[in-house]
Amino acid sequence: MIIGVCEDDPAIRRLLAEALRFAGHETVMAHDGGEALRLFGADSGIDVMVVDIGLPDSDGRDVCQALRSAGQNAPVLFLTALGATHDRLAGFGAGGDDYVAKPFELKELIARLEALGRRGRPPLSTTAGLDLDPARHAARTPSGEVLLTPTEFRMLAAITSRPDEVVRRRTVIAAAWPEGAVVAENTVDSFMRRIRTKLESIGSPVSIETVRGVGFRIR
Amino acid sequence: MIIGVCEDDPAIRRLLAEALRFAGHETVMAHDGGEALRLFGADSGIDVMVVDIGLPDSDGRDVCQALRSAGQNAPVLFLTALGATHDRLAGFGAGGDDYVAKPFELKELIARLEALGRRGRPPLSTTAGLDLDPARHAARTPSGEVLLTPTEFRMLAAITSRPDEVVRRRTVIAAAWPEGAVVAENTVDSFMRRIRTKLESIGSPVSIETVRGVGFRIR
DNA sequence: GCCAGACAGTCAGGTGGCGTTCAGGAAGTG
DNA sequence: CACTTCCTGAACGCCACCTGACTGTCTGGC
Repeated sequence: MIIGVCEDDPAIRRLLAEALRFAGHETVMAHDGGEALRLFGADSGIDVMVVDIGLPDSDGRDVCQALRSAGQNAPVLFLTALGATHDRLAGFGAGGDDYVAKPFELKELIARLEALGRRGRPPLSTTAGLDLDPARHAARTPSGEVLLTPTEFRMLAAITSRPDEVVRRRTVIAAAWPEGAVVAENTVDSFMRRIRTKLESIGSPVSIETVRGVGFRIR
Repeated sequence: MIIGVCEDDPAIRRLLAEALRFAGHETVMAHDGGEALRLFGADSGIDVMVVDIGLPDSDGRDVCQALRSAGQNAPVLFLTALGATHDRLAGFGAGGDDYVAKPFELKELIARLEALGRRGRPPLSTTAGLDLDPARHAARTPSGEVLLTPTEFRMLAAITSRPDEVVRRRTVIAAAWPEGAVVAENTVDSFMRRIRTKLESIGSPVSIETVRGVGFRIR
């Protein structure tokens, strides 16, 4: 299992790295929210994430939401020093799947992570008859399957994560490119065309609709 | 099941020998690290190993790593007088699979050993028409057989363990090199080429596909 | 001690895939 | 009709990867 850990405290980071490796898992480490967004993308292959709520550059719950809108929907376990109920609930509200307070029992944390991971890697979106398979970098429909390049995959993931909703160009760019990247407006169109072509090539029943002046929507 | 035991204390050695034989297993005994290296090699047929961390001539964790790099990848259970968490973790980091503190409950130890043995090492798959033979470090297909070096074998095993899935470069590195090893990015490519060449040389029907920017996939 | 062979790892050069851009046309909007 | 936005096809260039050869280390045999 590949586990993404976002935690600023070096001691805890190292502890988790060793313990998880020991338990037979691979880890990807991030020490702040920005790095997490870069490393934990939809095509990162990550099965479960551990995110500290109190990060130096942002709130872990915001990080989680940003990842969600980038199409990443692996389960998230929040780490926090706070034990109050409303904080716990806020964590769940932000798309979290579990919650552990610091200081935590290592064994318990790992057990919970494995439980979350065992639920299986959810196909990113079976919505609208379109499956995204991060393990294979592929998009699948009842009628066939195509392989996508990393960027294509991230873009498509960002759109399919919100079926029937209009996803703004800006959002697509934020999901598919690292923060601060400068891309010509047109680049999105080019990729969109390639994705559409690939989907057509397998006779996909779903298509990407463009909402002029706003963005795109899956249908 | 054949169980290798490396332990300097004669009393514990005798205790384990009797108990394991009683439980229906065969044992191979070593008094120190040097002997363990000679007796527990990759071709020793040993299924599981019990290694004391506090050996007269060396640290059990070093012994374990030495055995690993000699191609021995049977599961290891560490025995130690230390109970502190960081020692436990260090044992895991050295390639251990389980850990029992002395004095131990005989029943529990045997149960854990049997669990390790049963789990086996990743049942190196017959997937996709490609057989991996850990004992001989060989890859076999309907059309022939080639011998692989230890590193080649570990890499190929990492890829074949997930047929049709993209295995990331860093996953391959994690599988083929000890933790913290620094290898040039290029090294993976070199080995990959050697593996592909060997597979071709026997006219293998399966081949390793590369997914640019992500990793490799068996096909 | 010396040599031969096997294996791990590195380096430099070439290639192609993928990300990116551009220009021209089509479609939507006022 | 003027203007904007998006589609379409083609082309470019970088970088990840491939490829072949080389170096260094270790082991076993004479």
